[in-house]
Amino acid sequence: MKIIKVHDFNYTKEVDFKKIQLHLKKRIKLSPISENEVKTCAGVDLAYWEEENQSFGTCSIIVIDYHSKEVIEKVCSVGKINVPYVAGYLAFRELPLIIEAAEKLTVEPDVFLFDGNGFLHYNHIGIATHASFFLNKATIGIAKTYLKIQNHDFIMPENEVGAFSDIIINGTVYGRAVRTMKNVKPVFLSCGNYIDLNSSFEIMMKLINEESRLPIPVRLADLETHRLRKKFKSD
DNA sequence: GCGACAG
DNA sequence: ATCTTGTCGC
Repeated sequence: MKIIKVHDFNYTKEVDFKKIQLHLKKRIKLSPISENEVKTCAGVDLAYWEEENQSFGTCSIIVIDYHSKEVIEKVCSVGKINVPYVAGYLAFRELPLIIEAAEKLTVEPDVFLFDGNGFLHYNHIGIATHASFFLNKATIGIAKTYLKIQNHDFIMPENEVGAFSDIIINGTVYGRAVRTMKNVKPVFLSCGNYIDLNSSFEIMMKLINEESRLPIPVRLADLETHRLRKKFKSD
């Protein structure tokens, strides 16, 4: 049986999300943020490696100015990883290092962008949503591959920048397949928390440049974790 | 045994 | 996620 432990959570794979939901109810409800209020945004990503039969990971959070795209702050964390990757439970594996890094931030980003899903998740609590309750900030989920739910396939958006198709399952909008670059696979956008899908979409699209299909802060965090891994491995 | 499977 | 070189195409 797989034991999954994060902070005050301690679950097995078989356990449902009732404990989490109880935990979430204790949190303060924040009002949703709209796109025009955003001044700073953060990208979050992790990288992993093995050393002496032990898994390690490093997390990078990069905050940029929403309008100028300049980097404002860069923090990181590193440590052993003892939680396995289980589809649907990514947050349990990645949140400890994310929280540790986030605690080092001196600025409060208006919104966090994650590499992974938010509402587009079996229980609507993907990593972006789950993280929002620790960060108490708006979050957006952006996954690079599609997480299939209830055997529902997504509709491939047209091959044009900004083309998208909503992912609707049993009448509920889970997220949106979005073409952020032409001739490149779409990304899968969903609300994390304290934000709606259209605002998430606007924000993400304004953070795309020619270098990646992923928004700038997430891409920068991705590059940073690779640099950090080289650094931490050698010493 | 086979297929599914965010990162 | 990670292991990895060259290579096909815009």
